[in-house]
Amino acid sequence: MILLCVSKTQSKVNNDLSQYPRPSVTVDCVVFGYDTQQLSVLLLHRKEEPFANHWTLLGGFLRLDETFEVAAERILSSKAGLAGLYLEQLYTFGSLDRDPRGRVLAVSYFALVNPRQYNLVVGNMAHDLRWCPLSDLPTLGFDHQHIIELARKRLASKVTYQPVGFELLNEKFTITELQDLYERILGQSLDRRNFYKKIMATGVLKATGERREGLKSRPAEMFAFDKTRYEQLIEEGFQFKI
Amino acid sequence: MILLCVSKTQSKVNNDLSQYPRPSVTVDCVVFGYDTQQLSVLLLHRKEEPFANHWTLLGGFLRLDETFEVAAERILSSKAGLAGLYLEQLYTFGSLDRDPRGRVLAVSYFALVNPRQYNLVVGNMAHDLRWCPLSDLPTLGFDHQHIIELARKRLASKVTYQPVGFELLNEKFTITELQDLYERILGQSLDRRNFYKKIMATGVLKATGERREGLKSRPAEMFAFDKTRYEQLIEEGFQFKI
DNA sequence: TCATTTTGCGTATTTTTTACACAAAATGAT
DNA sequence: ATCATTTTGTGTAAAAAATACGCAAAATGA
Repeated sequence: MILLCVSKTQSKVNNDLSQYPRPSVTVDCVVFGYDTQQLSVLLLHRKEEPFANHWTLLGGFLRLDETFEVAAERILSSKAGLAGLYLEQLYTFGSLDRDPRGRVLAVSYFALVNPRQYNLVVGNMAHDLRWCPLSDLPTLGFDHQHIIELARKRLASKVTYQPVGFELLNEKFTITELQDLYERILGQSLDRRNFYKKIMATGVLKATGERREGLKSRPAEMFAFDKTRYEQLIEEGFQFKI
Repeated sequence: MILLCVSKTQSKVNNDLSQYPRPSVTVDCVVFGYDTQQLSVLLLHRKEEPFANHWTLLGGFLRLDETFEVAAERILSSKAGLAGLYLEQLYTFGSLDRDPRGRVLAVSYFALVNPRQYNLVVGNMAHDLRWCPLSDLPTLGFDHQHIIELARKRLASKVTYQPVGFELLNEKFTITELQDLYERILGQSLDRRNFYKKIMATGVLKATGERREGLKSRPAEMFAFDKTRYEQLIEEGFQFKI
């Protein structure tokens, strides 16, 4: 049974909401990072029940005065010191038994970040934060394994029709680095020459004039994502496609 | 402020949820129907505040003992007598001001139905239910216009890579009828001969041997969606594509 | 100097998509 | 019955996109 005091702003409308039972709602984020040729997700080691000593996604309860996006930003910022990430709603999970404490819905988001741009900040001393490679995930709490699998599929389909891969790389990158990323995300190897042609044909890369030095072979030219050009192309009805 | 009595099943876990404020959650359904060459959505005329005298999607508050899908089925069944529809989660809406009564999240679903299979049943005498053509929607309550627009885009992209269009047609249909549906959903005309080739090449249609009679020209052969064959093809790694 | 590695760009082949032609099967008017 | 009309069922050719693969250039290090 639920008893509650309706706030003043809500009580202006005669048809109030207090008669309906309300679930708890969390916002859970699948934060993808790419480094040293590995695709990883950011996980938190829970110390409290339920699922104490399990790894879980970064998440937290939605507050009534914030949108999902604001909640996600608050959670990412407070728990990991991350800000300004690419964020996109993934799916809302609502099975009855996903949280042993009671009915808890999870509005999930996926985020993309270049791990090299951040030193992970542990916001809560009771937590332990880590990048875990997708190829070797630990046992996860709640239904977070399931959420990650869905996010992974979504990312794979997403990168083929929207230039979001750049969010995972440094501002300047070589075509080979970009291709390696796509191969990781898609889980298949791509022909270097065809990839080069395709990505250059989109017109969303601008040459920086710099080259990746210090390697034991021919230095590759470095490019950057030209967001202005991309938006201009989109306006003209162009469709990004890899 | 919220005071509540935690139920016995929840109180088994010491870390309870009562400390967190909880939003109301509705499940709102965009029910698409196709008839006489028009794509429509099922709308309800609201009699109560908020948005009295506005048309809205079929929706209702989520109960704590039901999943989103069960809630959607309950709502569609009780308010419109619909059952067994194709259902898919669309998006979860959570802007702060979408309901004047307070914080209400909407987990939206889209559904597909052949209107000829149902006589609409008005479950609640205070409501008025109607199929409204997408080309001529009335002013809608809440953010339902926005939800419908998103659903429409999703349906358009969906039909190109998943054979869901059949849900909107009779069991037996001609290729021309199927093409008309696709043209409505995609909002563009298609070449009859190329469409025929493509759809037949997928292998998911089986001939029924019957023909559409009574028309003023050559009778067209009628086909049915071969679900068994489709599932078999999917297992073999085949990708439906129009 | 030369073998090795990786880059940058090209061309040929195959596959897919698009454009378009025409006969067959029904109807209704003469 | 004949013929104009409508819509169906199936072609084939051209264009575009995807794929396969060749090779010289630019660095390194032995």
